[in-house]
Amino acid sequence: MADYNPQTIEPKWQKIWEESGAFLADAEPGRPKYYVLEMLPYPSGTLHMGHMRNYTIGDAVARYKRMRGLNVLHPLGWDSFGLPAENAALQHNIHPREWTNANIAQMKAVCRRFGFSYDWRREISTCEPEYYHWNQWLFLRMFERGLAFRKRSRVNWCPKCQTVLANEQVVDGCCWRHDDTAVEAKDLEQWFLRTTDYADELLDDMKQLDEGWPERVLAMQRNWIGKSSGARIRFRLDGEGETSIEVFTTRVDTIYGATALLLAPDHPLLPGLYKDQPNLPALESEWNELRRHILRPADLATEKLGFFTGRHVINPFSGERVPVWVANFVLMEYGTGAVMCVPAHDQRDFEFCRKYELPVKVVVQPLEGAALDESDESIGEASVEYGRLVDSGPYTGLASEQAIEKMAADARERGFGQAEITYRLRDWGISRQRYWGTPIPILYCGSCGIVPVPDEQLPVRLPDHVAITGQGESPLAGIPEFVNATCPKCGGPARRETDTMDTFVDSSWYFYRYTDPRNGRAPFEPAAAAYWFPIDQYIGGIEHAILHLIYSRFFCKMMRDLGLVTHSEPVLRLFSQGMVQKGGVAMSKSRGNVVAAMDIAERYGCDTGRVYMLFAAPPEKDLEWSEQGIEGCSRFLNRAFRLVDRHAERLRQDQTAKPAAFAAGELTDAERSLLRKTHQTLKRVTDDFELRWHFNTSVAAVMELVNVLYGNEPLEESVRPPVLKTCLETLVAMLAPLVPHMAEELWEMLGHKGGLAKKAWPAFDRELAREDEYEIVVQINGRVRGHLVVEAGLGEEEVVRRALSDEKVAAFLDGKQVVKTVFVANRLVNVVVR
RNA sequence: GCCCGGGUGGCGGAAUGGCAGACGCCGAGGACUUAAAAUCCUCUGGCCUGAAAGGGCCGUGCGAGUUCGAAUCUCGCCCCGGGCACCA
Repeated sequence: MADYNPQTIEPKWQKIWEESGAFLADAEPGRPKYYVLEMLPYPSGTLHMGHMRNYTIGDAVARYKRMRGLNVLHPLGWDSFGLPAENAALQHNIHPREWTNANIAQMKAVCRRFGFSYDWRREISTCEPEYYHWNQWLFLRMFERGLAFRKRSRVNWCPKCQTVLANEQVVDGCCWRHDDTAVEAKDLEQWFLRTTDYADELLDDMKQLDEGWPERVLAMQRNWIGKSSGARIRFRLDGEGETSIEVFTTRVDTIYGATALLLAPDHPLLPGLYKDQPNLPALESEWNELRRHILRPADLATEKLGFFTGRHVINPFSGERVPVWVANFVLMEYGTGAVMCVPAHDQRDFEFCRKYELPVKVVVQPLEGAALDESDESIGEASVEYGRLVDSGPYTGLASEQAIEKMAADARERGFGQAEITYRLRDWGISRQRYWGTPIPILYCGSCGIVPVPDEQLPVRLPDHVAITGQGESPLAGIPEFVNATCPKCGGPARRETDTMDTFVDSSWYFYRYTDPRNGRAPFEPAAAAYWFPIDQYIGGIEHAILHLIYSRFFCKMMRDLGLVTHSEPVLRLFSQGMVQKGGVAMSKSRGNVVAAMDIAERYGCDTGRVYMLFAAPPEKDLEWSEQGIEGCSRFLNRAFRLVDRHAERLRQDQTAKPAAFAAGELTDAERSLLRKTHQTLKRVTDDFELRWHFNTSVAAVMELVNVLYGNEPLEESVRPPVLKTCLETLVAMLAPLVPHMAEELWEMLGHKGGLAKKAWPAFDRELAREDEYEIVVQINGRVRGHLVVEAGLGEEEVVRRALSDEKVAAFLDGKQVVKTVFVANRLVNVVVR
């Protein structure tokens, strides 16, 4: 008897797949499609168990869908990840391309070793011109429509990366790649994509994702887009001129309680405001102090700071004259960069006014509870609830909701404001001062200004030899052959843009390119994308909830407006697998607690690793890595192997024809019971793949089946070969998506030529799965008091009669009166007594 | 503060209105073996009771409620994890 040896079996089938040219069959016309994709791998050189979990889920589902007869697109691609590549260049003096390619080669080796069913022919590298060409092409289309534009703005700057970061890439005031480095602010000319144009649609279309996306991802996106409706109100500056300051507020109903107007420290009107003030030097130094504070995000959470500008504005509703202050907690990036200060009804304003001794004026009384009295010094916090307006001129007595509506309308009529919707989402800054990325296809001409590179000159290629210093400017700026160009408009000298694109641009649409990866005329043919899109199933970690998954939704809508695609959402279903932890901490290279995929493959075989990934926890939950756990999975696969091996010889030699279907009457009890268990298992596993994705219970079900088949009953005598063969074949087919190598081997042992991966998923037979008899629970007042074995489908009357006459049950009924009985077919009888 | 998860044996987890703890790990005992490993078998939530077979009670974070029946549904609390946050 042979033992299960993954070290010989796994390479054997890996080789066969490679030689047969495809891990997945070619698409057949007219068949339904399934596009499954794992989130872009990160070429850090080590595929650890966190990645493996991601890929294992995707691979199992892709294999299952193929066995169900769908055309499956399951491609493989690689991001350029400019930053690690350039860091490697700095540290080891190796070209980013070499570094990237070396890492890609390593990771591909791991993916092949594990038998992931990728379609290698559709592999793409986003860091190569054949891909970034189309990044540039799409950028130019956006430029033509004003969706790509250049402006000077304050940007987040990571001093370690020496590059600009998008807002989405700032985490807790630090760089997403360096959680120990505070992001600084810098004023730079930058290229932006106008994501805000799509803010409303990005929010609205989430309705389509309700079913297929995890709620937490949608919640994070909703939060990030941050829609709020309110009003924009103009306060005229007291004194000469018509200058006015606009504020945005969601609580215009509290405007009669405004006791000041607050400006962000970097508000553009600010320098003009106090230029005539007598105490100018003092104000300037206050201002500089405040600016210093807001430029260091870590300080933001601490203390309210501000100073009086010496100027006043007129409240357009009340006509009141209120002072203009500068406050550190007012953000220039949100709303208008100025707010009205209503201390009675906003906690931040309240704290500010208490500190600087500005008056507190109550204008909204709560509907329930004690009335507020501003003369009462004991008011400890702002009252932010809606209520009824007081001391608010003609609006006094209105409810907050009505007042908000009416006051916005009145402001519009009287010309000093209007209702407005504001978003937290900002335009996406994509300029990066890096070498290893897509060059932005723009020229600057002394006479023509900003000139796009004509399509026929694309791609603007990255020069091969650059000095990467990691300092300040874009490395491309040091290459005269790259920088110096000719203006396509006037033929004069022009300077080429030397920044490259954020690599998140690459990853925003890479999955479209898979549908047409060698296209030289366009990013992809619309028809090719139309067949495969939208993606049926995207699988990835939660870390992309904001960054990648908002960007790619934006790209989809943008490409729809370009006429490239017809759908509005790229991904129908999103699955976020939980993290793999070790010692309670997420595995990551920086923490050094990585369990490498290759080590597991060598020690236990990759199939064992795959089963463990699926079995140890439901896939959306975090998973604690356990050596004992993987030992258990190894034992299970050994048992399955020995089970098939034990019977294989006899089954191969048996000449009895296998019937197309088993008629109940022709089966012995042992045979029927075996077939029943097999089909019940098949139902559970199929349901898990179709509905729930709880692969831990699929594996448990298969383990149960193996335990039954493996048990000490001498199957050789009680079960005829065709029946046993059917059961074992079904078992092996169910194993195929989970442990593809071992399943192929077992399939061959059962006398087949191989190619289980291309076989059909076994058909479920309800009749065979049916139970003949059930154990009925007998409850008295909801407590279990007895059990009863009855034939399937036996009617209520008879079951109740038997239940009541049961000896043990009868003892409990003694002296009691039966009030009613509850009957659940094939399940229970509950007798209610008094 | 707001939003999203979650709380079940020694552990990972199963059960989504019907026997709580499937399956696996750990642990205990046994078989095989000169021995060990591997393998196989049995037991394994707690407490009480019984010589044993068995029987009883308690038990899914806490407290109420709905129901013949609640881990599951409703309400109120507690705790843990994650996300967002001077967003006006």
